[in-house]
Amino acid sequence: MGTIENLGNVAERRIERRPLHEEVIDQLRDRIVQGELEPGARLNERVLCEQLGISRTPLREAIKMLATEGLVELLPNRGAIVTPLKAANIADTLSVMGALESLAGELACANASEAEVAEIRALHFEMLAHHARGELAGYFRYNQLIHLKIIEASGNPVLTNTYRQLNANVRRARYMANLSQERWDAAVREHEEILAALASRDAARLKRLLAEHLAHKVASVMAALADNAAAAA
Amino acid sequence: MGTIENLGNVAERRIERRPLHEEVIDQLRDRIVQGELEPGARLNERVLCEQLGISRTPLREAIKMLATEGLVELLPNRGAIVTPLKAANIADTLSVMGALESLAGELACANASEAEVAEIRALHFEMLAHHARGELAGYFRYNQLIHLKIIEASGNPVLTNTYRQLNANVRRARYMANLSQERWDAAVREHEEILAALASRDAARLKRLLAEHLAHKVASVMAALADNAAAAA
DNA sequence: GCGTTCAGATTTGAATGCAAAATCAGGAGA
DNA sequence: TCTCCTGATTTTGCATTCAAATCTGAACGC
Repeated sequence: MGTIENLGNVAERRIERRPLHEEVIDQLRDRIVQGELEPGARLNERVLCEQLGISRTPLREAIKMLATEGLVELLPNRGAIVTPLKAANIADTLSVMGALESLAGELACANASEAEVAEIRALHFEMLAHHARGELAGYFRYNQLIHLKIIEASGNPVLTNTYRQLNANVRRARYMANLSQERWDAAVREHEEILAALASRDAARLKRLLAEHLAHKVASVMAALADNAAAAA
Repeated sequence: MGTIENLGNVAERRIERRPLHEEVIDQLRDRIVQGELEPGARLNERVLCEQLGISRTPLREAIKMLATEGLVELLPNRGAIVTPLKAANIADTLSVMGALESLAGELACANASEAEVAEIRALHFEMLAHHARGELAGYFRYNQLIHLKIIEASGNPVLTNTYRQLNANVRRARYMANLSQERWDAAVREHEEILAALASRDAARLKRLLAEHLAHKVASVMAALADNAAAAA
């Protein structure tokens, strides 16, 4: 007796029993990326412990991990704060992401399965739907998903992880973008071309398109950040 | 009273008082990169605590941070191991590093100060000295420094950090490289060209040279890993 | 002989406790 | 009123403790 029952229990536990620090890191990362925890905000251990219903040990582990991801900054003996958004840092990050996207484009043309291309096309149409309705949030979500899918289609997990990490940092600034209708329309057209290049496996063209697309994004974000700084002053 | 004395103490403490988890993470990272802690090796908390003379709390924090850096793997309820070296993973990492080096080359041509170029040249000569004496370890050290300096000369801190992190993972495999005299000589010649391109601020050429240099490195490492796998079997 | 099972030892996960540092509040003095 | 000091309070850093899971290995049944 007990063998089958035990197997059942093991399966259950697999699902329910996740390390606490993982749960916490996901929670905090979400809150930071969503902007609920604002850039520069202090992370008070006691408060967060109460909110999350855990002790300080796993919380502190999660904070340390977020620090190496770059989402929070550790101030020795003074706790941690959400990494402030600096225009220069965003620009630098986007620049690196551009290099990664270029590489991903090349690799994706060589390695992407037809199913992956089809999925990216599907996401593209979802994005078009949101664009047509003028739903910015939904548009952003699918835009993100498409870029991530292209990165994944490279078949290089290191590339994917690196990109993801950088992306988390940049996503916090997205609400600043406040893009104009013209820029929005242009971005959609660029995506059309990107999809076409990928579908036809034109690596050189895809690489160029991704680089240009990102350059426009950088310009847009930089302009928004400049406005923002001006408004704040 | 005490004002001046306190200022003195503060200054002293600044130097001596470094968070323990930082000390620990540096120690462990070194040991892992040096190969003292071998790929796949288990990290026993009790043992490491005794060796480092600390309690488990800062050790566990350091391990978590190394996990997000990718140097160790966390096995829930079963501790942590040094991330095993997989040929595919090394290849993927080098591929990403190549993209970063290309970008860094372009940026460095635009942004590097003359002092930085001079420093890279100086490091280059140091490297030549080690090459001339056939000192592999010294050669590797300066080789690394040169590449890092070029990355730094890009003036993009995000790029530098990302590269550093990936590099730590790859450095563990360097002792496998076991490069031939021919490849060694070729690498030195390539470095001559790289330096020349940087000094003349020829971004396109530098980018191409760095890409080629890295492609050769990938080939060399892959060959070594294949040999190694064959020897192990 | 071989696989199972189960108690004891180890090891990890998380909570709690304690000391040092930083922050805050209030008051003395210029 | 402002500045500087001082002591209380809070907060962080690290150690210790407790609980739960894993590992070990020997007895047991097949």
